[in-house]
Amino acid sequence: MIRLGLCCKFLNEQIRFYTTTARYVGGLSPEKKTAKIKNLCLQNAQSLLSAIDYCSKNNIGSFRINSRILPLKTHPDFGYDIKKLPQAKEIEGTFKLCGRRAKASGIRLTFHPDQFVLLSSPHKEVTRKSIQELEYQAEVSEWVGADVIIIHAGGAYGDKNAALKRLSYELQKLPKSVYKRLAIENDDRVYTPKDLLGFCKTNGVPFVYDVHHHRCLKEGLSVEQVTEAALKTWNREPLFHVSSPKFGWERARPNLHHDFINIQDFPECWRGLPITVEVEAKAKELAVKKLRSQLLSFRKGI
DNA sequence: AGCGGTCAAGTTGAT
DNA sequence: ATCAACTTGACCGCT
Repeated sequence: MIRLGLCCKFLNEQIRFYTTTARYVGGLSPEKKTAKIKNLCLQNAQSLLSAIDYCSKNNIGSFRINSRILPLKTHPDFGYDIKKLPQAKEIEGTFKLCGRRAKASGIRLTFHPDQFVLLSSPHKEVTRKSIQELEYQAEVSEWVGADVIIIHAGGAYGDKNAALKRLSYELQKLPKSVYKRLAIENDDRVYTPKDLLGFCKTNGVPFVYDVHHHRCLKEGLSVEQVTEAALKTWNREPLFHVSSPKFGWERARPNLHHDFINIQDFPECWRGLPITVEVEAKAKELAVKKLRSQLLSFRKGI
């Protein structure tokens, strides 16, 4: 059966991840600042453990970890080395416990850095900060055993080929801890599956197929064609994304995500494949549960 | 307890 | 020109 994944947070379940802002910690004394950040890191590590246990008990096969699991980790003014925080051993130890727990219960863990992380930018500073962010997420990945860090190809800057060339160049220079986890996903504005499938193959990076984005930004390839090609880019369990449009396909802004997945939007050709499908839906764990029950009962055309 | 203003970051396209 | 959207609205200070 397909492994369904929950993204970042819970709707009803009382498991929360906490963060803070640069502005706020900027107004604290050094002692209070360190204490605040240490507490958030420790709480988040414990919340991740709860999230893994919840997924394990509720037949949710994977969990995407929020990029702010260690708040402000790479901030230019307030970033920090986890090993230098008070209770560093306890924080790291809790994350490693998450890793053992996830492995024991077969829960796959993933990361999806946010929109500021790009390797195709012509601006050196953007690239430098992106790599720093990727290294941080890879560090946590090492502790918890996350095997995928998904990014988009970024902007086109008026010349897609030149942008992809920069991306390729940066990919080959990445530290191994990042490169071995990195995967690239099609987006809904710039890069289609067609743009990325060959690129991913050539560069030894798996392709994350987001079928919703593909339906928003079409290029002529069918869902079946892309699915087949995407599977071949993976050297481990392939990972895809699904979501449904908030206001329907015929209305404006189909890219906005619905609370739940409409079973009609779940590609028929994905059924029975040994893949992870991350469910990008606002109703979170409720949406994953509903999709699972519909996949078990629903047959198209009935 | 509830509410409103605010929050580090890049790029694009709709308005 | 401004702003919302993107994988995730959450946090803090004021009343």
